[in-house]
Amino acid sequence: MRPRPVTLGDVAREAGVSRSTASEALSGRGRMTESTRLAVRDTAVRLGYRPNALAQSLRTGRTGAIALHHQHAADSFSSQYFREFVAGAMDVTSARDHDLTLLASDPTTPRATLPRVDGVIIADPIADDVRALELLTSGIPVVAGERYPPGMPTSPVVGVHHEQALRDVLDHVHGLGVRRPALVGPDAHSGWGVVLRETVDDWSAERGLVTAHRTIAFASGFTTSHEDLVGELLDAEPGVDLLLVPSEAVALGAIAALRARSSEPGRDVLVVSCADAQMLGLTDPPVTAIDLGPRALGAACARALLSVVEDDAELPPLTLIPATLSLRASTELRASTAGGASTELPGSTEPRRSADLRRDAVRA
Amino acid sequence: MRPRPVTLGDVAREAGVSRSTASEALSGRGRMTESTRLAVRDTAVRLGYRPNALAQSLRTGRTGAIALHHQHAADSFSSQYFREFVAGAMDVTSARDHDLTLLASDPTTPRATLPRVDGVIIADPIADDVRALELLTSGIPVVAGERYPPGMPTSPVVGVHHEQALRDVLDHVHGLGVRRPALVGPDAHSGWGVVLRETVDDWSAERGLVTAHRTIAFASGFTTSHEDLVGELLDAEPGVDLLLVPSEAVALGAIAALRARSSEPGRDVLVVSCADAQMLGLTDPPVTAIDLGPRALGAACARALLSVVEDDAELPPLTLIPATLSLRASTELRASTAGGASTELPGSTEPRRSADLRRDAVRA
DNA sequence: TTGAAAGCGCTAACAA
DNA sequence: TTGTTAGCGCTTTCAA
Repeated sequence: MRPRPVTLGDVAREAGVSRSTASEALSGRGRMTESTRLAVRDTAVRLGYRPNALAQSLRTGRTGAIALHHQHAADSFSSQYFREFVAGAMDVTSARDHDLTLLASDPTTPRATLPRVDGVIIADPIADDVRALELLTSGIPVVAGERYPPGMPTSPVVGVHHEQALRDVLDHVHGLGVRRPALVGPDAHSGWGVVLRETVDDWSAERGLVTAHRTIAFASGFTTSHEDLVGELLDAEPGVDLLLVPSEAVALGAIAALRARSSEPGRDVLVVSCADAQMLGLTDPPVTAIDLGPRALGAACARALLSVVEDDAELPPLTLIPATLSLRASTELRASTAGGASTELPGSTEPRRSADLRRDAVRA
Repeated sequence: MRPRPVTLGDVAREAGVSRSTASEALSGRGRMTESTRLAVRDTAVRLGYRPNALAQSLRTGRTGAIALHHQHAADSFSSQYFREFVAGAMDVTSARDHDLTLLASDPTTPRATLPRVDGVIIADPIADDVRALELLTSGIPVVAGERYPPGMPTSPVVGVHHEQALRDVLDHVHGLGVRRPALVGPDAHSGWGVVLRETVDDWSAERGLVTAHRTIAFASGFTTSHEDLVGELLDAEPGVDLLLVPSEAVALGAIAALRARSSEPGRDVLVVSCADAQMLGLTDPPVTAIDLGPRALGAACARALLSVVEDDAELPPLTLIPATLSLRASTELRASTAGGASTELPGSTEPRRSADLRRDAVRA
């Protein structure tokens, strides 16, 4: 049995004023004699009055909180990516004294009620996510972290410039002699998968090359099927000399599949992960990867959303933030054998070399 | 300009019933003809009606959300520990379809208003944290993740069994010949610091040993002052053969300080960190540490809190969950030279050996 | 079976 | 300068 909380009415009665006067006295609005204001403040403190944020929000229409929705939040909060994203969002909400609500996200059950927040970030919108759909049609401001997959209602997007990062790394390995890239990509349920595929195809077409493709369900765990999938690809397309993979799990599968075919990853066939992860610096060989910068992305999303809920800003449909390349041995071993290849990087992303690895680990 | 959201009144009017009937029709309560119920539901869908969770909560007193407060959330969300804690809490809130609100936590500015949630977890309560104090006196249910420092109002606590883990590791290194332990501990602003100190002192007293002490501000970054602090300790207490440190940062300082004195960490002086971190497996030498299991702790806190807000459970003042030991070279190098020492661990914690390191990295 | 009325705690017009 | 009134959107008695 908890005691009934002290309300504004209690304070007003005790101080002998009306509720509106009490409200204004406490909020500092309205002009009134200093004496009444002090008297009200005093009794408020004495009674231990705490404004009910719920009632306040209901009345004012502002909550001082934004929410974060992520389809797989439950299981994939484990993912380094999402945690970093949350950290970035928290960096900016906290600095602007807002709460950040992590929405429960059962992707199958609808939730119907609209959340008690001023706006929502949808991290990594996935097609068929019932709750994301609800949010998008709720009328509250939405910013997406990463682009929408086809066939979904949309909102302003803050995303990573995958095109540029991918082209940078492709140009780099092209210089090392790569002529037959293969993309093991996430499927079209994520906007990321779509961008990856388009970019590789465009890049190949521009050079008269042909890309081999395989699709893999987004966010599967460590299974041998990754090795099998890559293996099947290698057997079907013997000329492949670059494997673009979507995650560390698939990178591991790729390395295993290559070795099983007496092909040395990083020399005979290069391996690049389209998303960096700490462990990619610890594999044998370490795997070159695109660092998506999830923390910066989370921060950018929160900043964008706050600018619309607080300052009524108008957001462009798509804002891109740069990714960075982490060059590692899975593309560098070849540099010595291929001969004549430049290891200078074109483009505007900042490359980081294996020497930075140690620092990576320490920053973790 | 966003369109005015559809309210229950709109639905009622459109369906030609009163608001109360509409409410009951939608919530499934109240007995009424199937036809009116269906009619109301139908118009609700047609108008795109979404219940306002704020109003609902104001009326019912239940929000379906719990909050998480952490003093350093802004900057130290970076800390692996806190992220894991959040992940654990999210695991259980999400499974029980609750939202998890990460509270903005400026430790100096009061916030006054009580948060829009059914209960709050205070992760790692720190003395003098204004907002934590506000929460503790607000009347809403609070569960603390880790014990309170002295002089703070309290609530039920879910914490880690530091005593047991620390005694296990102390017994272990005692078997390796340690006779003069030193604790570089967090100060008494955290309950953790207090427990650590008491446990080491008790353990030493029981064996007629004496512990050297130094205190360090909680959660400082990588600074050379750590090395200086440990160095000063080593110079002042030349017999020390075990350094207990609170974090990876101080562990690094300890290693540097020892080497600067031509003392080999792990052989001449053992090093143990009271909190594990991924990088402790990558240092030279890798450092034995107590894995606090922050994810499990976060989950346990959320479970406890939900049991009180949902089932009105009565919580014991202190619930302890076990920690695990990660034995690494910083205590093992000595095993070969000390002779006769057992590496079997007494006690109930589960030791993990360096062989597990690789897996550690992969799981990250 | 349904409707009318009250009220959760607060803020903001408008009067006095 | 202060009080009265209305109402944010919803749920829940209590009558009809």
